Amino acid sequence: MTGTESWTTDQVVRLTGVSSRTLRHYDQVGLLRPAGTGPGGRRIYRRPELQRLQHVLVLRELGLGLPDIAAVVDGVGDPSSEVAALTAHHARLLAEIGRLRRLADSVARSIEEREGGDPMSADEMFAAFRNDPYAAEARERWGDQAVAVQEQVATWGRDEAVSAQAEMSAVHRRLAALMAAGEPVDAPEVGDAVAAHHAWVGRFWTPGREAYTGLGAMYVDDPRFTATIDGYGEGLSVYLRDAIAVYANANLE
Amino acid sequence: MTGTESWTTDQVVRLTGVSSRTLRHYDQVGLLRPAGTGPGGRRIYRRPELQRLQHVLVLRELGLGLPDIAAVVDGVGDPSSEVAALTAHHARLLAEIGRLRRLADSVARSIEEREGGDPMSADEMFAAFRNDPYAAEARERWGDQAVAVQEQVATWGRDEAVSAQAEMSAVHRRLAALMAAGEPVDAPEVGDAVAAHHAWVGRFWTPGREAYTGLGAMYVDDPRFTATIDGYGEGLSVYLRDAIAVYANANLE
DNA sequence: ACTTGCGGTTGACGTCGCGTCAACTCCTAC
DNA sequence: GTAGGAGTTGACGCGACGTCAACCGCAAGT
Repeated sequence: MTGTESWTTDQVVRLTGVSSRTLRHYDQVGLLRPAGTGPGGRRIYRRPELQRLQHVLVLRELGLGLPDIAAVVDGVGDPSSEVAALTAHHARLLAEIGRLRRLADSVARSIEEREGGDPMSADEMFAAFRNDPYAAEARERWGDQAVAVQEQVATWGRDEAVSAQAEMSAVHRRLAALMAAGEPVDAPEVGDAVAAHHAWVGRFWTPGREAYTGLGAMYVDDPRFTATIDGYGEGLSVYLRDAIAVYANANLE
Repeated sequence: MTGTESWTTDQVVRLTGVSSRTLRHYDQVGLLRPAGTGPGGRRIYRRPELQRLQHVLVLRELGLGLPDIAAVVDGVGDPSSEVAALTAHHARLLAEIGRLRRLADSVARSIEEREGGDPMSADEMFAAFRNDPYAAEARERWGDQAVAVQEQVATWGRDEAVSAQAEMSAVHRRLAALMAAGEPVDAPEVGDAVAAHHAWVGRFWTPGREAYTGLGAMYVDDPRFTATIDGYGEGLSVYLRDAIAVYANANLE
């Protein structure tokens, strides 16, 4: 054991993974001052600074802004203020999610308008979910979730159905374009598109790796899904299934 | 009719609602050049500029960035590029929504941890949804939606239940704090908190004005909900119901 | 004619969290 | 002695404007 433990910038960088620029920035804005400086003006950090940094990083991970983080970290000994800050932050996040959902909805409808015509009515679109000769099979193969999704979709009003349909249409068209362009299913752009698909599915439920892969399989195995999806491009259902498999393996747990 | 129609900056401001600063900014970045300038360097806009501005504003409404808008608006006569831009934008929105959802989830769990203890287990929390002696009544009063929600909740895995529970807990605690602080249900801060509640409910379904108001009523009428919600503060269910009513009237259709 | 006031004009800064040069210093290894 | 590697302090850039600041033109009131 050396008498006084201390770390220089590069050591902190290796320990924590933050960039040296970030450390300097935190010093500059007063969020994390080093314990002192060594030869050549090198920053020296000790235990309390590392602990403070750890706290900062946790809060940063949660998406708080630096001023908020500073307020929390400086108000040590007052755990209630931390909860209050996180709660307020959480509320902001939910509000932002709501805003983006409405925005995505508008954009999708807008795309539908510009595409003109009647690319597929809401009725057609969700026929695959509604009157379901496959309900029993679905329950067997994908569990109660699929059935619950069907039930939920069945209760939608016009507006929600149109909105969901418009969004799905946009996602499928994007995928169809990528397929037509010859992109392999493991191309990063395809990954992005599948991420959008996964987010869209999030309207119903949030599948994990296995469930999502299963959903992809269903697209190929259930002719109602196959028909709907291939309406956007011949073979899209198979392409999508494979892309989903790749995505799920890489990004879900 | 005057021979040449033209509008000055302040007239355009009144017509369109954009700020004069924004018009100058659009001029500066080349997104919307005025047709010419009058005495004192005043900007003069004519019909084509107003049409272009309208197009710009539509796209801005949809959340596109100015460079993207410029690309679309300049590529007149090529409607496919517009659809492509919107589709890409839509995908970005969905990705962002997914990111924020995961973030909100983390934040909520984090709050739960800090709150310590076991403020209410996931089991307790959703007991109100599961084994339901009230199912028949619910179906009668709030239609098939409530039942579909129950079915969906019943299928959740541990992770999703914990996540949803943590988020709900955060929302309720925020509301309880506002109630304890004596905020009236029509205070703007309470409106924000209810917006967060509405966004949270969006995990299950997106209620309109009537449905949301009905949900609020259920919080008071159904003792299982009342008990759960009042666990965060005596009388919170009534407070929340009233706050929801105010919010729904003001913000939903 | 002079003042007041409104509304336009052109800069220029601030926002948020750093990434990314640029120019320089310091220490170490060869 | 010199090259190399890593640190240091600026300073700019990002996105879409909001917000002064300083100045000018024009019309109405005194």
